[in-house]
Amino acid sequence: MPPRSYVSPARSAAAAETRERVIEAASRTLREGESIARFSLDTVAKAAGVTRLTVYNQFGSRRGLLEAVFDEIARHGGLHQLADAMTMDDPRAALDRMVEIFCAFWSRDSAVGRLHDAMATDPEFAEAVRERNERRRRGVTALIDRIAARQASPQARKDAVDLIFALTSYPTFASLSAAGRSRDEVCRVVQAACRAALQPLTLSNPSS
Amino acid sequence: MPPRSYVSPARSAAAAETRERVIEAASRTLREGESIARFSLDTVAKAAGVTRLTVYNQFGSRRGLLEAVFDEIARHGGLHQLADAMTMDDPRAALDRMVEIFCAFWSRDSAVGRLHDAMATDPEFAEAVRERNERRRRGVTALIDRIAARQASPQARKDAVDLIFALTSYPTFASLSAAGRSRDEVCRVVQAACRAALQPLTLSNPSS
DNA sequence: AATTAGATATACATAATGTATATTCAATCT
DNA sequence: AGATTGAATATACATTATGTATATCTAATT
Repeated sequence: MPPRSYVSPARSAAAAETRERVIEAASRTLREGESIARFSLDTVAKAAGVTRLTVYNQFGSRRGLLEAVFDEIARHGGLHQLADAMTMDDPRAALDRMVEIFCAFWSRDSAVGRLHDAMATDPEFAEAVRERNERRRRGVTALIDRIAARQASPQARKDAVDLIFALTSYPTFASLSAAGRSRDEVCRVVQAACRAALQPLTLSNPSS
Repeated sequence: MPPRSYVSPARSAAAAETRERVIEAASRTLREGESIARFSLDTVAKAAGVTRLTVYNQFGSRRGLLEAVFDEIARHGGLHQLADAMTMDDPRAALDRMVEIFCAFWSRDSAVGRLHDAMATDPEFAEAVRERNERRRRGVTALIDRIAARQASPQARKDAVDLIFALTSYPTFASLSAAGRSRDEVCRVVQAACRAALQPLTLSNPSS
């Protein structure tokens, strides 16, 4: 008696739809709520018009839901434009563009701020977000390798990568935003700082 | 029948001692615990050898305890050296020193990282920490005012202040540390970035 | 000896995550 | 058409936290 199983177009379509609805409700709740502390699966479920148990069915846990929201935001956040940026002829222009893309990403949906808050209370979720950020680090590394003069030391390259990685992170964006800057103003400041971080890579006199 | 009240040296001394013991236990718990999520007043109370209710008596709430821990760490974190730094003749050297002092502060006690995590879940605690950070911003502002050339625009000054404020923040320190750097290596990178942030203030040609 | 401050004991209210079990209902297969 | 299956629901329960309330205990002061 092997249980006969089947795939149901209508069923899985409906399931995908509720899934979308829950993700939408979750990101809205994150956006409108004043703190991640108030973000409960109860709230989300009610906002989506489903039961809390349905959320567990779809995402397994609070963490699963948060990851799904993060991925959804990333999908619609314009990060796909990075591919084009990376192929630009001038790697410095590419870096400028990269900063622009990430500033747009961090500012597009305020839910990303709340998701970064969630990293504080859930180490595994934090790890998942960090892994997703590693793509940014790899992008920066690739650009630095193109920008750096041949005689630039590995240490100087790593310094530049780590610094630019920090400068393009969400916390830096949030700090500059909190100082009362528009997205474009933040972008301008970060771009300038990143350009400055390149200086040690091009000067033929590496301090010694 | 006004209740006669009195101050009791032995009483308040004993109270102060338990208070210290609880703060010590709390910071130890923060230091050793792997996440702020696991930080409960139950744990702290047991570690301090008191009841959870005693913690409420002394600090009023979880937030009150966290603030007390933060202030205790700040008291022994070497921030008093900032006064000397600010009076240095060379404001650039003072800035270097300031970075040094804050790198030492952020790295001295790993509990500060957990306290920053706590900001994510408690908006009022976050506000309290932000207020304490404003002293750093004022220090940076004072130095920038001394460093900036007379013709430097207010905008350029604000850019430098906000950027250096972000560069000397805990999140930046944590990001650079996570990249596998020692405290001194982080300090060196941040100092270089801060010096670079001063460039636009001294060049007599402000881009136009 | 009465009183008082600080700590304790016990109990309770509330909210959140997560698990377990049985059930409803519409879509799919034979 | 009737049996079966997947998704969602209903209900219940265990666990862990914060925070409040009330009464009691004990040692320091008056």
